[in-house]
Amino acid sequence: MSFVDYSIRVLRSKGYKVTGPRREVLEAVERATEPVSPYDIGRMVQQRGRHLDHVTIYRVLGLLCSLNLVHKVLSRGGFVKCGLLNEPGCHRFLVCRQCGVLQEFTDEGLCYQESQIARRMGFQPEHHLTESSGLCRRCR
Amino acid sequence: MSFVDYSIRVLRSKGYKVTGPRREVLEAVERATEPVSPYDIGRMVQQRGRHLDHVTIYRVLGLLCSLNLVHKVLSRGGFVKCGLLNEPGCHRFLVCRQCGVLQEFTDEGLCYQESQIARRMGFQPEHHLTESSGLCRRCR
DNA sequence: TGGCGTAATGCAACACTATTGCATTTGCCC
DNA sequence: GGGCAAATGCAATAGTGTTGCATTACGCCA
Repeated sequence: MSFVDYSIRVLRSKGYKVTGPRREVLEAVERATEPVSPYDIGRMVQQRGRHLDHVTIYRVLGLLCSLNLVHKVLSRGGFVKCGLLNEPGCHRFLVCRQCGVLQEFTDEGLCYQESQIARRMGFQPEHHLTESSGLCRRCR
Repeated sequence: MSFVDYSIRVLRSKGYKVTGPRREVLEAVERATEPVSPYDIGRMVQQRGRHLDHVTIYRVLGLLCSLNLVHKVLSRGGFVKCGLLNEPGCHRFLVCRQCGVLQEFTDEGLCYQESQIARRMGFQPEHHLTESSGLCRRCR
Protein backbone atom coordinates (compact mmCIF):
# COMPACT_ATOMS: atom_id res chain seq x y z
CA MET A 1 0.00 0.00 0.00
CA SER A 2 1.31 3.45 -0.90
CA PHE A 3 2.33 6.01 1.67
CA VAL A 4 -0.63 8.20 0.77
CA ASP A 5 -3.17 5.39 1.00
CA TYR A 6 -1.74 4.14 4.26
CA SER A 7 -1.81 7.64 5.72
CA ILE A 8 -5.40 8.13 4.68
CA ARG A 9 -6.35 4.91 6.44
CA VAL A 10 -4.63 6.09 9.59
CA LEU A 11 -6.38 9.46 9.43
CA ARG A 12 -9.78 7.81 9.09
CA SER A 13 -9.08 5.24 11.77
CA LYS A 14 -8.28 8.00 14.26
CA GLY A 15 -11.35 9.99 13.33
CA TYR A 16 -9.63 12.72 11.35
CA LYS A 17 -11.23 13.92 8.15
CA VAL A 18 -9.63 13.21 4.82
CA THR A 19 -9.66 16.58 3.14
CA GLY A 20 -8.32 18.02 -0.08
CA PRO A 21 -5.47 19.90 1.58
CA ARG A 22 -4.42 16.84 3.55
CA ARG A 23 -4.26 14.80 0.38
CA GLU A 24 -2.23 17.50 -1.34
CA VAL A 25 0.30 17.63 1.47
CA LEU A 26 0.58 13.85 1.61
CA GLU A 27 1.14 13.65 -2.12
CA ALA A 28 3.77 16.39 -2.05
CA VAL A 29 5.68 14.67 0.76
CA GLU A 30 5.34 11.38 -1.11
CA ARG A 31 6.95 12.89 -4.22
CA ALA A 32 9.76 14.65 -2.33
CA THR A 33 13.16 12.99 -2.42
CA GLU A 34 14.63 15.13 0.35
CA PRO A 35 13.30 17.03 3.35
CA VAL A 36 10.86 19.77 2.33
CA SER A 37 9.76 22.80 4.29
CA PRO A 38 6.11 23.82 4.62
CA TYR A 39 6.75 26.56 2.06
CA ASP A 40 8.42 24.07 -0.29
CA ILE A 41 5.23 22.06 -0.13
CA GLY A 42 3.21 25.18 -0.88
CA ARG A 43 5.25 25.72 -4.03
CA MET A 44 4.98 22.09 -5.06
CA VAL A 45 1.21 22.27 -4.72
CA GLN A 46 1.12 25.49 -6.69
CA GLN A 47 3.03 23.94 -9.55
CA ARG A 48 0.15 21.53 -9.86
CA GLY A 49 -2.25 24.43 -10.24
CA ARG A 50 -3.70 24.43 -6.76
CA HIS A 51 -3.20 26.64 -3.76
CA LEU A 52 -2.84 25.93 -0.06
CA ASP A 53 -2.43 28.50 2.65
CA HIS A 54 0.82 28.06 4.51
CA VAL A 55 -1.03 27.98 7.83
CA THR A 56 -2.93 24.95 6.63
CA ILE A 57 0.28 23.24 5.60
CA TYR A 58 1.78 23.85 9.02
CA ARG A 59 -1.28 22.42 10.67
CA VAL A 60 -1.43 19.38 8.44
CA LEU A 61 2.25 18.65 8.96
CA GLY A 62 1.80 19.00 12.69
CA LEU A 63 -0.97 16.43 12.60
CA LEU A 64 0.97 14.04 10.38
CA CYS A 65 3.96 14.31 12.71
CA SER A 66 1.83 13.51 15.72
CA LEU A 67 0.60 10.40 13.90
CA ASN A 68 4.17 9.44 13.01
CA LEU A 69 3.41 9.55 9.31
CA VAL A 70 6.04 12.19 8.64
CA HIS A 71 9.17 13.20 10.53
CA LYS A 72 10.80 16.55 10.96
CA VAL A 73 14.48 16.47 10.06
CA LEU A 74 15.93 19.02 12.43
CA SER A 75 19.34 19.32 10.84
CA ARG A 76 17.65 20.33 7.61
CA GLY A 77 14.56 22.08 8.84
CA GLY A 78 12.32 20.03 6.61
CA PHE A 79 9.86 17.19 6.63
CA VAL A 80 10.03 13.72 5.13
CA LYS A 81 7.54 10.92 4.89
CA CYS A 82 8.11 8.17 7.35
CA GLY A 83 9.90 5.47 5.43
CA LEU A 84 9.34 2.72 7.98
CA LEU A 85 5.64 2.98 8.60
CA ASN A 86 5.25 -0.38 10.23
CA GLU A 87 8.37 -0.39 12.36
CA PRO A 88 7.76 1.11 15.77
CA GLY A 89 10.49 2.49 17.98
CA CYS A 90 13.16 5.02 17.41
CA HIS A 91 13.64 6.26 13.86
CA ARG A 92 17.06 7.47 12.78
CA PHE A 93 18.38 9.21 9.73
CA LEU A 94 21.42 9.33 7.57
CA VAL A 95 21.42 12.64 5.75
CA CYS A 96 23.82 13.54 2.95
CA ARG A 97 25.22 16.96 3.72
CA GLN A 98 25.71 17.65 0.02
CA CYS A 99 22.55 16.56 -1.77
CA GLY A 100 20.24 16.16 1.21
CA VAL A 101 19.22 12.64 0.34
CA LEU A 102 18.03 10.72 3.33
CA GLN A 103 17.92 7.14 4.54
CA GLU A 104 15.92 6.02 7.49
CA PHE A 105 16.69 3.12 9.78
CA THR A 106 16.09 1.78 13.24
CA ASP A 107 18.43 -0.09 15.52
CA GLU A 108 17.30 -1.61 18.75
CA GLY A 109 20.81 -1.97 20.09
CA LEU A 110 21.54 1.73 19.79
CA CYS A 111 18.20 2.58 21.30
CA TYR A 112 18.82 0.33 24.26
CA GLN A 113 22.29 1.69 24.91
CA GLU A 114 21.15 5.28 24.70
CA SER A 115 18.40 4.56 27.17
CA GLN A 116 20.88 2.93 29.52
CA ILE A 117 23.17 5.94 29.39
CA ALA A 118 20.27 8.28 29.97
CA ARG A 119 19.13 6.36 33.02
CA ARG A 120 22.64 6.23 34.39
CA MET A 121 22.68 10.03 34.16
CA GLY A 122 19.43 10.40 36.02
CA PHE A 123 17.14 10.88 33.03
CA GLN A 124 13.98 9.07 32.24
CA PRO A 125 14.47 8.60 28.50
CA GLU A 126 11.53 9.06 26.17
CA HIS A 127 12.79 9.69 22.70
CA HIS A 128 16.07 9.50 20.84
CA LEU A 129 16.85 11.80 17.98
CA THR A 130 19.73 10.72 15.82
CA GLU A 131 20.71 12.30 12.55
CA SER A 132 24.06 11.29 11.18
CA SER A 133 25.42 13.44 8.43
CA GLY A 134 27.98 12.53 5.84
CA LEU A 135 28.25 11.85 2.16
CA CYS A 136 25.99 9.44 0.35
CA ARG A 137 27.28 6.89 -2.12
CA ARG A 138 26.72 9.19 -5.06
CA CYS A 139 28.27 12.37 -3.59
CA ARG A 140 31.32 10.61 -2.29
CA MET B 1 40.15 27.47 33.73
CA SER B 2 36.72 28.93 33.09
CA PHE B 3 34.80 28.46 29.88
CA VAL B 4 35.24 32.13 28.99
CA ASP B 5 38.97 32.16 29.63
CA TYR B 6 39.48 28.96 27.73
CA SER B 7 37.47 30.26 24.79
CA ILE B 8 39.48 33.47 24.73
CA ARG B 9 42.69 31.47 24.57
CA VAL B 10 41.34 29.46 21.67
CA LEU B 11 40.26 32.60 19.83
CA ARG B 12 43.71 34.16 20.22
CA SER B 13 45.52 30.99 19.30
CA LYS B 14 43.63 30.81 16.03
CA GLY B 15 44.28 34.44 15.22
CA TYR B 16 40.78 35.75 15.98
CA LYS B 17 40.44 39.00 17.82
CA VAL B 18 39.05 39.09 21.34
CA THR B 19 36.45 41.82 21.14
CA GLY B 20 33.86 43.26 23.47
CA PRO B 21 30.92 41.60 21.72
CA ARG B 22 32.65 38.23 21.71
CA ARG B 23 33.26 38.47 25.43
CA GLU B 24 29.63 39.44 26.00
CA VAL B 25 28.35 36.45 24.07
CA LEU B 26 30.73 34.08 25.82
CA GLU B 27 29.67 35.38 29.21
CA ALA B 28 25.99 35.10 28.36
CA VAL B 29 26.40 31.51 27.19
CA GLU B 30 28.45 30.78 30.30
CA ARG B 31 25.66 32.02 32.54
CA ALA B 32 22.87 30.21 30.66
CA THR B 33 21.57 27.03 32.23
CA GLU B 34 19.67 25.91 29.15
CA PRO B 35 19.94 26.45 25.40
CA VAL B 36 19.62 30.12 24.46
CA SER B 37 18.75 31.62 21.10
CA PRO B 38 20.69 34.51 19.57
CA TYR B 39 17.84 36.80 20.55
CA ASP B 40 17.86 35.43 24.10
CA ILE B 41 21.51 36.38 24.28
CA GLY B 42 20.67 39.85 23.00
CA ARG B 43 18.19 40.27 25.84
CA MET B 44 20.62 38.93 28.42
CA VAL B 45 23.24 41.42 27.30
CA GLN B 46 20.72 44.23 27.40
CA GLN B 47 19.81 43.42 30.98
CA ARG B 48 23.41 44.18 31.83
CA GLY B 49 23.08 47.60 30.26
CA ARG B 50 24.85 46.92 26.99
CA HIS B 51 23.62 46.38 23.48
CA LEU B 52 24.62 43.96 20.74
CA ASP B 53 23.17 43.84 17.27
CA HIS B 54 21.55 40.50 16.53
CA VAL B 55 23.64 40.15 13.39
CA THR B 56 26.77 40.31 15.50
CA ILE B 57 25.45 37.65 17.83
CA TYR B 58 24.68 35.35 14.92
CA ARG B 59 28.17 35.84 13.58
CA VAL B 60 29.86 35.30 16.93
CA LEU B 61 27.85 32.15 17.57
CA GLY B 62 28.75 30.88 14.12
CA LEU B 63 32.40 31.37 14.88
CA LEU B 64 32.18 29.76 18.30
CA CYS B 65 30.38 26.78 16.80
CA SER B 66 33.05 26.35 14.17
CA LEU B 67 35.63 26.30 16.97
CA ASN B 68 33.55 23.77 18.91
CA LEU B 69 33.25 26.11 21.88
CA VAL B 70 29.48 26.13 21.70
CA HIS B 71 26.96 23.68 20.24
CA LYS B 72 23.65 24.25 18.60
CA VAL B 73 20.89 22.16 20.15
CA LEU B 74 18.63 21.49 17.21
CA SER B 75 15.69 20.13 19.13
CA ARG B 76 15.54 23.38 21.07
CA GLY B 77 16.81 25.87 18.53
CA GLY B 78 19.32 27.27 20.96
CA PHE B 79 22.98 27.30 21.82
CA VAL B 80 24.88 25.96 24.81
CA LYS B 81 28.49 26.17 25.84
CA CYS B 82 30.45 23.07 25.16
CA GLY B 83 30.61 21.25 28.45
CA LEU B 84 33.38 18.87 27.44
CA LEU B 85 35.93 21.22 26.00
CA ASN B 86 38.83 18.84 26.12
CA GLU B 87 37.08 15.72 24.92
CA PRO B 88 37.16 15.41 21.17
CA GLY B 89 34.76 13.30 19.14
CA CYS B 90 31.03 13.19 19.00
CA HIS B 91 29.13 15.22 21.57
CA ARG B 92 25.68 14.11 22.62
CA PHE B 93 22.96 15.62 24.72
CA LEU B 94 20.26 14.66 27.11
CA VAL B 95 17.65 17.39 27.13
CA CYS B 96 14.79 17.58 29.60
CA ARG B 97 11.64 18.20 27.63
CA GLN B 98 10.08 19.99 30.56
CA CYS B 99 12.66 22.38 31.98
CA GLY B 100 15.18 22.33 29.14
CA VAL B 101 18.11 21.42 31.34
CA LEU B 102 20.86 19.71 29.43
CA GLN B 103 23.60 17.20 30.05
CA GLU B 104 26.38 16.53 27.64
CA PHE B 105 28.26 13.30 27.17
CA THR B 106 30.29 11.31 24.71
CA ASP B 107 30.36 7.60 24.10
CA GLU B 108 32.85 5.98 21.82
CA GLY B 109 30.90 2.79 21.54
CA LEU B 110 27.80 4.52 20.21
CA CYS B 111 29.90 6.57 17.84
CA TYR B 112 31.59 3.48 16.46
CA GLN B 113 28.33 1.62 15.97
CA GLU B 114 26.67 4.51 14.25
CA SER B 115 29.58 4.81 11.87
CA GLN B 116 29.42 1.10 11.11
CA ILE B 117 25.74 1.31 10.30
CA ALA B 118 26.31 4.35 8.11
CA ARG B 119 29.03 2.62 6.14
CA ARG B 120 26.91 -0.48 5.73
CA MET B 121 24.26 1.75 4.17
CA GLY B 122 26.69 3.32 1.73
CA PHE B 123 27.38 6.53 3.63
CA GLN B 124 30.70 8.02 4.53
CA PRO B 125 29.90 9.16 8.05
CA GLU B 126 31.19 12.50 9.28
CA HIS B 127 29.16 13.63 12.21
CA HIS B 128 26.63 12.15 14.58
CA LEU B 129 23.94 14.22 16.14
CA THR B 130 22.18 12.68 19.09
CA GLU B 131 19.77 14.46 21.33
CA SER B 132 17.79 12.29 23.66
CA SER B 133 14.83 13.89 25.28
CA GLY B 134 13.11 12.85 28.44
CA LEU B 135 12.64 13.99 31.98
CA CYS B 136 15.51 15.00 34.22
CA ARG B 137 15.83 13.85 37.80
CA ARG B 138 14.08 16.91 39.12
CA CYS B 139 11.13 16.98 36.69
CA ARG B 140 10.43 13.31 37.02
C1' DT C 1 52.75 54.24 23.80
C1' DG C 2 50.59 55.72 19.57
C1' DG C 3 49.35 55.00 14.69
C1' DC C 4 48.00 51.77 11.08
C1' DG C 5 45.72 48.05 8.54
C1' DT C 6 42.38 44.73 8.72
C1' DA C 7 39.09 42.14 11.00
C1' DA C 8 34.89 42.83 13.33
C1' DT C 9 30.75 45.39 14.31
C1' DG C 10 26.48 48.02 13.57
C1' DC C 11 22.94 49.38 10.67
C1' DA C 12 19.48 48.98 7.20
C1' DA C 13 16.95 46.26 4.58
C1' DC C 14 14.98 42.12 3.52
C1' DA C 15 13.47 37.12 3.20
C1' DC C 16 11.98 33.23 5.42
C1' DT C 17 9.68 30.76 9.20
C1' DA C 18 6.04 30.23 12.43
C1' DT C 19 1.78 31.29 15.31
C1' DT C 20 -2.95 33.08 16.68
C1' DG C 21 -7.84 34.39 16.21
C1' DC C 22 -11.78 34.44 13.64
C1' DA C 23 -14.98 34.02 9.77
C1' DT C 24 -16.08 30.70 6.25
C1' DT C 25 -16.10 26.30 4.09
C1' DT C 26 -16.40 21.33 3.68
C1' DG C 27 -16.17 16.38 4.92
C1' DC C 28 -18.76 13.02 7.21
C1' DC C 29 -22.73 10.94 9.45
C1' DC C 30 -27.45 10.30 9.56
C1' DG D 1 -29.34 15.91 0.89
C1' DG D 2 -28.95 18.58 5.45
C1' DG D 3 -26.70 19.63 9.72
C1' DC D 4 -22.77 19.96 12.61
C1' DA D 5 -18.23 19.94 13.97
C1' DA D 6 -13.82 19.89 12.14
C1' DA D 7 -10.85 21.94 8.96
C1' DT D 8 -9.41 25.71 6.05
C1' DG D 9 -8.28 30.44 4.50
C1' DC D 10 -7.29 35.01 5.59
C1' DA D 11 -5.24 38.77 8.07
C1' DA D 12 -2.16 40.21 11.11
C1' DT D 13 1.92 39.72 13.62
C1' DA D 14 6.06 37.86 15.90
C1' DG D 15 10.30 35.46 15.55
C1' DT D 16 14.40 33.81 12.94
C1' DG D 17 18.14 34.33 9.86
C1' DT D 18 21.00 36.61 5.94
C1' DT D 19 23.45 40.12 3.01
C1' DG D 20 25.99 44.41 1.78
C1' DC D 21 28.26 48.27 3.16
C1' DA D 22 29.94 52.06 6.02
C1' DT D 23 32.20 52.62 10.42
C1' DT D 24 34.73 51.12 14.49
C1' DA D 25 38.23 49.10 17.27
C1' DC D 26 41.62 45.26 18.12
C1' DG D 27 46.25 43.90 17.92
C1' DC D 28 50.63 44.51 15.72
C1' DC D 29 54.76 47.07 15.15
C1' DA D 30 57.54 50.94 15.18
